[in-house]
Amino acid sequence: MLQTVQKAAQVLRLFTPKQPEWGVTEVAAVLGIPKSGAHALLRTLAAEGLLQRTPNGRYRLGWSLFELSQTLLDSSALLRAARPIMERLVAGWGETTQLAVLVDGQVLYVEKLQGDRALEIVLSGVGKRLPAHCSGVGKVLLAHQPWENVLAIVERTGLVSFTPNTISSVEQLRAELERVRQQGFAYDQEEVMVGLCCAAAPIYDESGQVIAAMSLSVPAYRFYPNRQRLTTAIVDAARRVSEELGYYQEAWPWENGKPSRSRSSGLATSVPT
Amino acid sequence: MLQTVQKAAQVLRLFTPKQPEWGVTEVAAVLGIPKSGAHALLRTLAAEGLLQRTPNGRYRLGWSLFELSQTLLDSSALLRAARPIMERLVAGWGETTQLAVLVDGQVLYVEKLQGDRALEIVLSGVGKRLPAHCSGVGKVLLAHQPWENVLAIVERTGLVSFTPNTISSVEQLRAELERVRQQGFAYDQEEVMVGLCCAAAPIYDESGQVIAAMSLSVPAYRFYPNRQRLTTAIVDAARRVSEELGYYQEAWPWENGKPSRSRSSGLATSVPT
DNA sequence: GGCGACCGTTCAGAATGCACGAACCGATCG
DNA sequence: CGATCGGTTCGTGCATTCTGAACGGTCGCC
Repeated sequence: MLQTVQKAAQVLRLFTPKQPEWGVTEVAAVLGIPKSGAHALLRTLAAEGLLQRTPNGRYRLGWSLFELSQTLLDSSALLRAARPIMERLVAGWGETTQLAVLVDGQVLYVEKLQGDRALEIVLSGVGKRLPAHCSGVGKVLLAHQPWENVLAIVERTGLVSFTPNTISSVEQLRAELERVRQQGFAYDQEEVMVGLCCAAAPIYDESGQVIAAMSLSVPAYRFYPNRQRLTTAIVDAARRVSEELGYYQEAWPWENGKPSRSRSSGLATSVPT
Repeated sequence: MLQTVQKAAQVLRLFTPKQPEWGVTEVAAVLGIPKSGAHALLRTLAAEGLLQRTPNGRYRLGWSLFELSQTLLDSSALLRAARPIMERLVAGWGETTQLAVLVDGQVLYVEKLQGDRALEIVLSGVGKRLPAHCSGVGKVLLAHQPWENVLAIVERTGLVSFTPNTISSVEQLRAELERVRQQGFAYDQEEVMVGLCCAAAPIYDESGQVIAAMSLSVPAYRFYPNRQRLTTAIVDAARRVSEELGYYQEAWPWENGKPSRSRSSGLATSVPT
C-alpha cells in the first residue's frame, strides 16, 4: 500500500465544495505532515493536472479530474443502462429517482432524476455523499457488504442521527441489514428527513456483485399508502438494470456472495468478458 | 517531484474511453515497470476509490473521480460564469459554442452548447481532448503560453495534420500565435475538419492569466461571409466572462503577460515558482 | 511607510518505504 | 490433465522520500 499515493489521495479528498481551495500550510496542518511534504504533494499533483494553482499560489482541483470523470461515465455500463429505466420510472410515478454507489463506506449519488410531483431533496445530489446507514440506497449497499466492513465503517464514522427514525445502534443496523438482504429491498421511512421516505433496490453486475442501488423518493403521505406498488416498481426497475448489465439470476434474492459459476455449469460461461 | 505520485497519475491517464479497463500485466508493460510495482499502484489507487476492480480482477476508473469532478465543477467560477453567456450566444446565433482549457499541452473541452442550426461536431466533445495547434481555442490558449512551453508541447506531440489547412510547421505556428496574441482572437479556417470554421477568444481570470478559451463553430459557407460579426460576438462574450471572473482590463488586447499589478517589474510578481 | 507575521519554497542529512525479481496460486484453454 | 497467463505475495537492498530549519516574497497591522 504505497503511502505516498495514499497521502496524495488524501490530499485530493480535502477539496470539497465547502473548501475548494487549499494552501500548503493548511494541508500540512490538517494531515499532520511537515510543510515540505505537503508542498511536494501539492506541487506534484498540480504538475500532473490533478490540481491547478490559483493566482495567489494556492491550489484547486484540476481539469484532469473532469476528463477522467467523463471517461468514467463514458465507459460506465451502469449509467448507460440505468438512465433510460430511471427516466421511465420518473415518467410513470412523477417522483424522484436516484442512483448511488458505495465509496469509502459512504453513499455517493451518481444520478438523480427529479419528477414533477417531487419535492426538492436538498441533502442528496449528484456528486454528493451521505452516510450509508440512514438512506434506502445506503442500507441496500451496506447489506451486501461483508459485516466486518460494515462494522469498520460504523466505527470510523459513527451512526449520525438525522431524525428520530435514524438507525442509531449497531444491533439495530445489523438486524435491518439482514432483513434488507433477505427481502431484496430497503425502505427509508423518514430516517434522513422527516416527511421523506424512499424504497430502494440493489443492482447487480454480471458476476453477481451489488455495484449500485436505485431508489424512488416519495413524500411520506404518498409513501405509506402506496408502499407495496412502490416496492415492486423499484425492485423491478433495478432488476431490469441488472439484466442489462449481464446478470441473469435463477432465483432472485439468494446467497449474496457469488451465486453463479458453480451452480448450473453452462450458464456462467456464456457471459462475455 | 514525488515519482510515486507521478506514476500513479500516469496510471490514471492510461484509462481512456477506448481502453477503460487495464490489468496489472498490461500496465506494467506499457509503463515499463515490474509487475509488482504496477500491482502496488493499482491496488493502492483502488483502495483509495480512484480505481475500482472489475469482477475479473482488472481495474477501471473509480467513482471517487466522479465525486471530485463534481466538486471541481461546483466550485468552478469559470463554468458558472460562462454557461449563461454561452447560452445567449447559442440563442442568438444558432451555432455551436464551446469552452475549453489547456491540460497537459492539449485542448480539453469543458462545455459544449449546440445550436439548432449547427452541424454535429463529432471530434470535439465535453471531456474530450484534441491537439492544440489546429483549433481556434487551442491557438488562443497556446498563444498565451510562454513560447518555450509551446515548443516543448510541439516536440512531444508533433503537429498532426487533419486537413490541408492544418498548421504543420513550427515557424507557421510561431507566426500564427503571435498574430493571435496581438489581435486578441483566433480563427480556425477548416484546419481540423474541412467545411468547419470557428472564431475563438481568450478568457482571463482576475490576475490577468488566460485560463480558458471560448469559440463559435460555424460551417464554412456561413463563416466567411460573417467573419467580422462572429469575431466581435465571441470576443465580446469572452470579455463578459472575464469580467464576471473579476478581470477588469484597462486596455484590452494589450500586453499578454501580466497586465495588472505592477507594470515594470512585472515578470516574477504573482506566482513564485 | 516600515515592521512583523504568514505562507510558499528550498535545501541537506538521515532512515524509512519503495522497487525489484522470484515464487505462489488460481483460472482458463488446449 | 498439464501448461500458460494473469493477479498476488514476500524479503532484501538501495534510493527516495521525510524531516525540520532557513529563505524570500507578500500582506496586513501598527
